[in-house]
Amino acid sequence: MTTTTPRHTAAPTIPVNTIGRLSLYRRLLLDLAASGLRQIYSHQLAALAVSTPAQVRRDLMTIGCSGSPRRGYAIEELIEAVNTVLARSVETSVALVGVGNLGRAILAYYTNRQPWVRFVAAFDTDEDKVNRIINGCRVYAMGRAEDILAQEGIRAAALAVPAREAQSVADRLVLAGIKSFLNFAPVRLHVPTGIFVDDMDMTTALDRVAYYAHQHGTT
Amino acid sequence: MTTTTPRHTAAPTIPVNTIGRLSLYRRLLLDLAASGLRQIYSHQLAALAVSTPAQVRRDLMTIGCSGSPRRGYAIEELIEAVNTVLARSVETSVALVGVGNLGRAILAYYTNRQPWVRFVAAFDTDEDKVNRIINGCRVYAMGRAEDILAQEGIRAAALAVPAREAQSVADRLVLAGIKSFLNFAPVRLHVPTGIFVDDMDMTTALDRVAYYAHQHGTT
DNA sequence: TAGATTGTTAATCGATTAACAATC
DNA sequence: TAGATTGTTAATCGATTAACAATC
Repeated sequence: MTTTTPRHTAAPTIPVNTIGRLSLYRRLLLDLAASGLRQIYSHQLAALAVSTPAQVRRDLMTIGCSGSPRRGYAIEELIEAVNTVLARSVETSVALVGVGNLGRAILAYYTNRQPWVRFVAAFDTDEDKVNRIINGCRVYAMGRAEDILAQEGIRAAALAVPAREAQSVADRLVLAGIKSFLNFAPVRLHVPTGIFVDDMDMTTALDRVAYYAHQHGTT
Repeated sequence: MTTTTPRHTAAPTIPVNTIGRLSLYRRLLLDLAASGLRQIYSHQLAALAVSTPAQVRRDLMTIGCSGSPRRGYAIEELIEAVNTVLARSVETSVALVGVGNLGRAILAYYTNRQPWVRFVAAFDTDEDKVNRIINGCRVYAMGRAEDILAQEGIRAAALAVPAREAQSVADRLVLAGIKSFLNFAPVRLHVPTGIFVDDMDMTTALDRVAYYAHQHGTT
């Protein structure tokens, strides 16, 4: 019985917000599965994800998952469906550019955290760092970026270079075939249409937090 | 005691997106001022910030800044206005909770970067880390959190603890008077109304980037 | 059946975009 | 004046929220 067999009719691009929520659902579902739970209702998942039941159902419908009115959703089925959509059932190779303090922290953070994503190469202009292996990821000279990216088939990169270098590095990576950036540099990148940039702007984030600390503190 | 009365007519809370853009504008304006520029047009600022001239004008109107049709905006004036709104003309004290790899990277990253925000205390449960000073920030035992936060008047905190501890730590910090969180833990926090949470969810972000790498890579 | 859940549809809200009038 | 910029207003777009009907 079971599987309503997820359609492989590669749906058009899913909105970034939805992708983010699906990532969150997966994390929660993996925990729930590990604790032995087999099924879950949309309102339960919503409570864990700080969302609404309707939102959860809509997201799950987006990836072709339907629940039964009496038993909710089968957790294993959901995990498989999310894996299919998010990771495309393959391990995604990612490059790190910029092996400074932040870059090393990024490598340390992601190691052994999301097995479906792996940092397979790092790049830096500092010759002293070249050929070192940090958290299982080898550091290459920036001059070899094009070669390595093509050789490894890397299409995603995390950018942890100084702000003033970010744009030129991004331009170069786009030419080298990078389609998707995780940008830690505190600047907005100008990229061609079709290239995805996710900003992890820690300086802007801290400013936002500081603002609301004063905003609500003046009661 | 009387709180310092706000200059303008107590502006209501500004949307978080606008605050983020204002933070970006300030960074750009500081650079421009350093290079000797005195005035700027909305379309120039928009080009730097990957925004639209209308958006820039609307944001600047929000903080009470108007330009002249012929000369655009005075840069010094803008910087002062943004400073007034964002930092409230005071240095904001922030606490770090969780001094692991990520926590140390956070301290290193923010040191000497935004002079209007300062990490004045860090907390960890690991006794070996207590009393050490990392990037000028002293590490205290978690048990002293309430005391130190009250003593220093800290209302903002960066959360860099493991996911499973994040909620309980957040609950405790809310009781201790924290109004605003920069949450690096990969979970959504449940907090009372009026408490601000800015998620810097690196795991979700990497999933998003991985998704679009495959999405656009199939062309 | 009763009841809680589900998928579907309409309404609302907010933010962005476009169009227009005012200014130097 | 002419022209580019500004502030203001209306229109559009998207996402979320609410209301409803279908299902087991």
